[in-house]
Amino acid sequence: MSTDLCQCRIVHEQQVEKARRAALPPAELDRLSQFFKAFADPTRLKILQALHLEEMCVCDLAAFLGVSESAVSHQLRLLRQMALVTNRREGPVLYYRLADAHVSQLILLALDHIRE
Amino acid sequence: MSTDLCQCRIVHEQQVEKARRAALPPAELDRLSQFFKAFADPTRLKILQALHLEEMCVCDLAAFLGVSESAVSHQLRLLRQMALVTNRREGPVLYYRLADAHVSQLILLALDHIRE
DNA sequence: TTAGTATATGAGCAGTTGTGCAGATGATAC
DNA sequence: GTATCATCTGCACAACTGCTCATATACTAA
Repeated sequence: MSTDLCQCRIVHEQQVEKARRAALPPAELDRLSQFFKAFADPTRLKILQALHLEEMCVCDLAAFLGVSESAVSHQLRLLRQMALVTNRREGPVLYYRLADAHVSQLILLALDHIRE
Repeated sequence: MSTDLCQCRIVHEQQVEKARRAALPPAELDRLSQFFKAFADPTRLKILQALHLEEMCVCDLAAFLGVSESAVSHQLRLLRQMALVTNRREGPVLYYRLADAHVSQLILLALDHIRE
């Protein structure tokens, strides 16, 4: 039988306190996890990697990814809300591009890790 | 009426081809998104940030996070499988710590971004 | 205006994820 | 051996995600 609540007598109070003091504010933590979530899906990752090369329209991205334009549009909205991409209108066509250099940096750093 | 399939005549073939050539292999793409997924949850992010300071046992982490030890253990398994944390046994207690420096780097880079 | 094209959006649904519970495992002390 | 403590694991379930479909919006041309 176990309640799964912490009944340990060996909780290291100082370490827990230290962690508490260094912890990021909850709002920032949520934004941070939301930010990483943007990279945590193969489709979005492909979009970001493709846009690293040059701007592309929704249609191009759909063809590249092999999914519906609707699906791409949904993902682009999410990336827009996270300020990871911006767009530029040329007539009826919207061209998307990366919003800043952090994106590529982050992907490269992560690649370093998984390639060991 | 729309089928949601790409019927555009304005697909830029060269750009799509260019993106295709530069695309990461599917296996690597999956590993990469899995890797980012590890950071895409507030609980795991808090764990990683806490372990950045110093090693902690499951009990400590549960107290710090305010969740059950079971939940922490589940998340630690995931982080272990992603090679983001390792542990060290001291009697019945397991002390967890970050596996390498990439983790902190990545979090700092992401913080740079969301703080603009 | 109307028709046609490119993109956006809302609803609904299958698949995934994070958590708690109950029980199992591993280590230590007796 | 038994008892106890720290941690792990399988299961169930609510919450979330990413997709498709249908529809709406925005722009262009006639």
